[in-house]
Amino acid sequence: MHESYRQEIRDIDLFAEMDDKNFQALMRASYVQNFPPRIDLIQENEPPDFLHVVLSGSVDLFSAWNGRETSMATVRPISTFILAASVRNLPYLMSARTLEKSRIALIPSQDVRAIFATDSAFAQAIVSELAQCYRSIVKNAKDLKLRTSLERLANYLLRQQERTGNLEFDLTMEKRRLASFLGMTSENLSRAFKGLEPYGVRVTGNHIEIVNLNDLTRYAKPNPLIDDYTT
Amino acid sequence: MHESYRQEIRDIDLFAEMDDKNFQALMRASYVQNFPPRIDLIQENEPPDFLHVVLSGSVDLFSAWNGRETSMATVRPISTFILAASVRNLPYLMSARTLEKSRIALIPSQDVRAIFATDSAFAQAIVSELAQCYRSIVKNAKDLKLRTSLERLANYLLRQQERTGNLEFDLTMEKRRLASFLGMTSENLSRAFKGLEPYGVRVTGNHIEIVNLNDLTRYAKPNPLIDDYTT
DNA sequence: AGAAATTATTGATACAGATCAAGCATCCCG
DNA sequence: CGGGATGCTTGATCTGTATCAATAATTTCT
Repeated sequence: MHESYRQEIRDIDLFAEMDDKNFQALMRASYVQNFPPRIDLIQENEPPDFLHVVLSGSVDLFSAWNGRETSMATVRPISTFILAASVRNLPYLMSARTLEKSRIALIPSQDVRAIFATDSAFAQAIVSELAQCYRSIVKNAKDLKLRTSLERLANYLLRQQERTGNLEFDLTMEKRRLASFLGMTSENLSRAFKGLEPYGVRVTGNHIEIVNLNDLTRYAKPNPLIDDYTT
Repeated sequence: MHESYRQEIRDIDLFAEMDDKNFQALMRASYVQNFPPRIDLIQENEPPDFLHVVLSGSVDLFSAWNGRETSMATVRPISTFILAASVRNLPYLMSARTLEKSRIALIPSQDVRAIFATDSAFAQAIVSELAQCYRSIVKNAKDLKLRTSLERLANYLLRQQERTGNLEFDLTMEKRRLASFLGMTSENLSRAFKGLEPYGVRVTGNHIEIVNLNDLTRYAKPNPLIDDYTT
């Protein structure tokens, strides 16, 4: 693997504290790959050959049953996915595909298991990362089960507002992908944007203007136990 | 803590391999308590004082927002809950209450964090347990998002059939609790039982008879990536 | 620039499930 | 035993969202 990639991975919390020999061993059979949007990365029920680390872009975790399909979570940099399957050596529960152009590191699961058994700093970092993944999926499930699609969109816009620090901003993805991300159809997203007009949201193409932040916040009722991705 | 309890906890995978000194230290401030049904154990947003271990009975993990409430998962013996919050020392994302009479061990989170940092066997066991919890919640989310309530009930009955090894069995909980467990209202559960009659399910009070296992299985389409709690 | 493909919007309809309301069954206890 | 509480069933209605269909807007390609 290229040295600059190696350093980039070394700086991730998950790998930052481990012994250097072990890190080099872990990197030996690892590699980084670029993927275009909408490329399937893994299929549910496959054995966990590689631990995946999203370095840039974003990845959709989804699942299918009986001809139906549903999006389960979105992974953004810098974060891993299928860590749970990797450490337990059990088949993936979800499939994964890129949402946008993405750079992803692939680390052999076998090496992860071998090294985490002997490197306690690495084991501790895995505990943190797994706990973080667990909490993310719980928050996502709460967002989906407790809120209507209109409320989910309102909270999404508030998060974007906070992220950019601006009352006007552009959507970072196509509306159809945003719809999927928010767990609704694109038809419904269209109607939802209309539905937020009374709360001071103005939409022109993919440009958003929040005319009345107070109104929107009062409607959205953001909550750190759902919307704060950092804790 | 009583010696027999202590041995019972020691036999759990999570604590089986750790150093004995560390185990005794962990037990020093721990205790086991019996709770009647429907008792609140923890409230979301509280700091994670104790790691909880369900020794018998069952516990409902639920969450509320803006006056709405939803059940997120059910914890059955022998398994932990709020391990993720405990190890990261972050507030609970979910509330918990007993569904039935339950025996629960309470272990100070602070001690868990202190000991897992030095005991690598314990750290590894925590990784396994966290990965298991993660996979459980993913399966639960798939069950809820991909299936209708009728299909969820059908698969539940098949699991009970398998568990008892008998085509006739009694429901192990009240129908209203079963409804909550399956993520529906009790009115809907009533209708769902009616809806499964054409697939060979006969209901008398809380006694279930599966007249045609093939028909029911063909309808339910059970899938290990959703219904197998052990992997 | 023009044609073709993709994405976005809008309206009409369908469906799963929640909620509300009323009646029925079952259990518990004095 | 009788009466009250609790749980269960059934029907009617309402809501949120998906689906289907048609058109409009935008992007991509040649």
